[in-house]
Amino acid sequence: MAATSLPITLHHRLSPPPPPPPTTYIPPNKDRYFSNHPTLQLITQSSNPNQLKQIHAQMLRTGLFHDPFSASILVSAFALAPLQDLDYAHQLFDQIPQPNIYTWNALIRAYSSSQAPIQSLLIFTRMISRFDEVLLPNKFTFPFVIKAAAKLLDMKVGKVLHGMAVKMSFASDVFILNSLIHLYASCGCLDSAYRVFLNVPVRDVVSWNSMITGFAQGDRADDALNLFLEMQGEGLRPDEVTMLSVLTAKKLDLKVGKWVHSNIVRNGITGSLNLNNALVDMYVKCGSLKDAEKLFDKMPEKDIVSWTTMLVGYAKSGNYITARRHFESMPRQDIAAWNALISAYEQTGNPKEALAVFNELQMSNKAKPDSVTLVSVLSACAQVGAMDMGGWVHVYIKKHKIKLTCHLVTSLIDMYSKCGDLNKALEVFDSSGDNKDVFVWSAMISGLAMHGHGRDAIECFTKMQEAKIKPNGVTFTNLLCACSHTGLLQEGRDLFKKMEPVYGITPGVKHYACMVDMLGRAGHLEEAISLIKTMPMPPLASVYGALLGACKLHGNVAVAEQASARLLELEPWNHGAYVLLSNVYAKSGKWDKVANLRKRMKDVGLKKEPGCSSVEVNGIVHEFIVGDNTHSQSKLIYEKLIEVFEKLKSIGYEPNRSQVLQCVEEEDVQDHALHLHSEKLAIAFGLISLTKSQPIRVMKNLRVCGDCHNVAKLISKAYDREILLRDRYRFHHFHAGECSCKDYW
DNA sequence: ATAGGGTTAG
Repeated sequence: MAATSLPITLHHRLSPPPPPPPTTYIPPNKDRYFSNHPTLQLITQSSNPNQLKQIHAQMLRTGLFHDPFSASILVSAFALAPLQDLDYAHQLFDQIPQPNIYTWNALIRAYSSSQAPIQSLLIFTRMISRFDEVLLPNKFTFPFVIKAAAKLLDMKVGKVLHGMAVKMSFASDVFILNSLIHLYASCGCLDSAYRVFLNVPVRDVVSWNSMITGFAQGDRADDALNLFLEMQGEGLRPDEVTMLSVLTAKKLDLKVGKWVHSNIVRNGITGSLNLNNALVDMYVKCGSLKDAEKLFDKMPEKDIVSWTTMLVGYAKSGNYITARRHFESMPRQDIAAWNALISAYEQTGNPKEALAVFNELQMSNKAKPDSVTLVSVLSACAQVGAMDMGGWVHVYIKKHKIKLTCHLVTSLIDMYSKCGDLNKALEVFDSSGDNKDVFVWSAMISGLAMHGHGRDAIECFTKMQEAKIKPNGVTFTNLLCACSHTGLLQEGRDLFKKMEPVYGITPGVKHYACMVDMLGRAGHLEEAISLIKTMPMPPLASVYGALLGACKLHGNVAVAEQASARLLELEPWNHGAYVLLSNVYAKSGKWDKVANLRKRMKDVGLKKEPGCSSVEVNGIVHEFIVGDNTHSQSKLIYEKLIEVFEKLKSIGYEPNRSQVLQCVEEEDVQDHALHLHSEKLAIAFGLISLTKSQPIRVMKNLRVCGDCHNVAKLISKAYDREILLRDRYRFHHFHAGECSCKDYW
């Protein structure tokens, strides 16, 4: 025994002599007899596994361990102490010849709240299926095993346990019933949970809380609130857990949130750190920074969560300066704080800032990136098209052995797809094992779709079903998108028809927009229009945008005028509508209408979103806007462009005039406008700074114009280059004078 | 001698 340990020997010397082993002497009331034993008291005071192990040794020496009661105390100490050692507890348990129900319960309980709740059920099964001695579970056993089933989301086991409990006439035990409410609610069976709830003879506050939590987290915020009111109507006082449950309900608007807050004050449950944090979070999510700040400022106690919640509030609402100041004044900046900044930038369309903060984190070395950080960074890379950086993150994940969660796999697939390397995306997908969730599959389908591999996308969907993964609404958006890009009209129609009856997914506006796009693109404008008429919900701008895009493709002026009118009713600021309509006019030679439209745009003070293209060279993303001359190699770029056009003209290139107005930002330089489109600048820069073996990967924020599309095709042939161009809509892969979209875009 | 509900940030 180590000298530094607790003076157990000393303590023991002061205690009465050990009782004889129970084999020779069994006291009439053994539990009472041993319960005051000093060694047992020492167990309850001990919080250190090493101390407990010494006590174990001691008990073996003195024979105390042979007493079932004493052994049980020791097992539960190992099983339940804050510094628990479940393996040790289990081993101890196996050495007890006749464990009693208390001992069984202790182990079952410990495992039910552990990382391996399945053990809890296994031990339970062992207990009830022994041949030598029948030991029945008691009313304490059930809450433990039901909790284990709830953690495992195992309804089947849960139902069996429910049946057993009823058979053993525990059907009115409020503890067991409350556990069952929790079980059914966590398995998503809110109706079953509610049925149990209604059958509780005397509901206590935990019954109400369990049911309210079930509704709140099961997307039934209204039911949760109603139950909360009903509870108070029945004279039960809500406690802190009640309020936390109510606050976790999604879709709380500010009015209801404030009402909940006032309720907390009225019931005198204020002041707890947890509750205050939840309230700050609620105010942030409801978009009321003012209320969040007010509460944050007067909170008597704040922890890192309070600070981070507030930081998220500032960052997500675009108050970057305040966010930064708040960040600097935080007591410590852990990785969650960095994540709050990075993800806020990434999610509000500022991917470059997100990457800058990530770089700062790397340089400062103040916190270690975790999977949340990397997911945000990968998403920022995807937005910018920064594949070198994205690949670096991929290597980082491998090098630091960061667990490849489905979330990370999804982000990697998305990043490689959006940066133009579909093969890498497929590689990640194929090597990601059998635990692909619906997001991983959907990301892969989306990647195949944006690169124009419609058939492969549908095949991927077939495999997804073979893998028994249930598709969601996003899966179908991606699938329909794939059909649309590839012109798989019949396949798209079939999928759309099957959504509701076969897959139980109600088509949303996005799905209708995809269908309108698909039909319109294929020239079925009438069918697209009648589909819009049958939509059960009001069409959003995207639907008319799709129709307008189809009109541009097929030069239908009449429908285009209607579609753009409707589109501008919904979004008067939508410059895309003006651009597309002017393209339609230009295509049919109505130049007066084009001029008119331009004047109208000027009158409403609408400035077109500037076209912007970027190209990555050796890990640095170079951005170009139309007519850009700010680049350090601007002179070389323009010289290259002149050379390119000479060469292309010699092989028969003629500028496509109808595209002049695709980008209205070149108003002042109309004549040269086509030559100065940002994607052409980016391609020219790629030509002079990348080797022939490197594909030129250009990312554009808007749709590519017809002339640039044509030019890219010609360059790919004349210069024997691979050019990848991502526009707002899809990828174009230019090679040997052809484009992967087969001019269907 | 043992039980049930909430852990809020990314």
